[in-house]
Amino acid sequence: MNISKKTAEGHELLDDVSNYDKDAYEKPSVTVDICICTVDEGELKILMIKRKNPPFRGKWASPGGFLEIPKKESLEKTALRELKEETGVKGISVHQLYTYGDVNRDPRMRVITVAYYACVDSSVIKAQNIKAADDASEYCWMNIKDVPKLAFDHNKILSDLYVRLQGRVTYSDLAFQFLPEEFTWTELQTVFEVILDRKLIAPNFRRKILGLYDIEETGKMSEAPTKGRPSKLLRFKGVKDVFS
Amino acid sequence: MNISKKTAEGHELLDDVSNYDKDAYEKPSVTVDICICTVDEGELKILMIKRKNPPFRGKWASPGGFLEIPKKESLEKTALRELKEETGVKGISVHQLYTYGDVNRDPRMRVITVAYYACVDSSVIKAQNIKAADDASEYCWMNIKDVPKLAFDHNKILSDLYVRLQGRVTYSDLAFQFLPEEFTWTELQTVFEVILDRKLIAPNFRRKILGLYDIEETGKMSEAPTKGRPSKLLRFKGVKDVFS
DNA sequence: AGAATAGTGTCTGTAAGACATTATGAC
DNA sequence: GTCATAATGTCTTACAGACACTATTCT
Repeated sequence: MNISKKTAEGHELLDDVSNYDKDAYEKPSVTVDICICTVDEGELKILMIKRKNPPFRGKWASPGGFLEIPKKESLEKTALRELKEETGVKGISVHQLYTYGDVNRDPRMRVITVAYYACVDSSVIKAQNIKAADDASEYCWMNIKDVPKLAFDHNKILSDLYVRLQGRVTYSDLAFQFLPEEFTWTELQTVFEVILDRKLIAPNFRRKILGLYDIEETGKMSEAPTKGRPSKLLRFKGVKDVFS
Repeated sequence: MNISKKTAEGHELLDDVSNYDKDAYEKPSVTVDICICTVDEGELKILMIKRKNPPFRGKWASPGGFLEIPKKESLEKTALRELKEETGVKGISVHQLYTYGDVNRDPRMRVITVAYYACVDSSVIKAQNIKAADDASEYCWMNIKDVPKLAFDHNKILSDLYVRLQGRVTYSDLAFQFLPEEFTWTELQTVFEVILDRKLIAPNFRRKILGLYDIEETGKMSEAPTKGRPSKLLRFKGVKDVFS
């Protein structure tokens, strides 16, 4: 492979990489972990799996797997594939959280982990059949505020995730990724309350949301509530251009 | 290496990783790139080096290098070492920006890059002797708003960096990392103006800063200005607890 | 005095917080 | 009717923006 080029002045760049020693440096293993979160029953929940292989056999961990070079997948594609394998959900966006590379974070060998997160609508999850992956014996949706001691540095990852969600929820469309196409004001407010971890006052919340986002009333009403006045169904149209 | 443990109930976890096949998965190369930024002459500038080896020989790029497994360095330690090698500056904090792992971002082989950034005080840089690293023939401080076509995906990295700096400057101590221990109101305002890319009104700026940070007057005055009234020297004491 | 930069005071409009009130369904 | 939740109105206070003004140095 010789990709030598000429510059505008005609100098040859001689960008020959054909005889580059690809093994000049020892390489680390690279994994992609994905934190799958949802808002359900007034809690921010994370999908955890119980490891059935060493290391940390029997401990809870976030789903993840090795980057498979022969598949020629980008990091994001790998995260999307893992999300689909775990939850059956596809077509949802994933976001990169942080990359963890401490020397002894895996007892086997040097492993760099690129952590991603995905926000999913809990009603979609319930319609799917969560299948524990090959290396997992069980799965569990855990309240992010109440997770046990996890495998690897996954407690740190979840802690970083919580901070990131709190920071992003007020200046991105993050909250809407937890909701179905059509939702109510109360559902939207619950997402914000759960992520920000505090109660909000409804009229102020609506005023602020209407200033930040384009929200449309569908004209439909929520169906068969057990009690109280039925609510209007809304649709998210986009983020208002107030960040420029 | 057998790190088998017993649980509280006495079950053996058999966490034996001694016969794990460390080469079960093909590994990518991992590099750490560092964007070294400073505010100088009213501009946000980035330290770029000219590559003297393929690929992209002769192109400008951010400093970086392969993660060296035998050195047992964390990603952050690697970034700090590269910062010191390039600028002679040590003891300054580095921040992780993002991890780039597209399949063909390096023509040689699959390379994952963890990008970091460091904000340095331009007066310290000027006192040091910038030495171009082994694989660089030249270096240059470039205005981030005016960089040429760079090697690899480094234009994307700098673009992401600019967004990150703009987002972080108003809710972290980021701005002070560009300044010496003692600084003036005008210097601080210039840092904000350059990062936010717009003019600010001095009295409003000071009011806001005093609400966000603990700022102390040193009692000293700036020395030998060429013209105008001398200014008070300030010191940064910390971020006020208004984010809770 | 005049130029240049540092630093302060104050007015105004907008947005946030708190809370009172009304509306609409089920029983 | 009562209960429960949805939805709206309004008052007060805090803050952001704009700008006028004063202060201190050098020439």
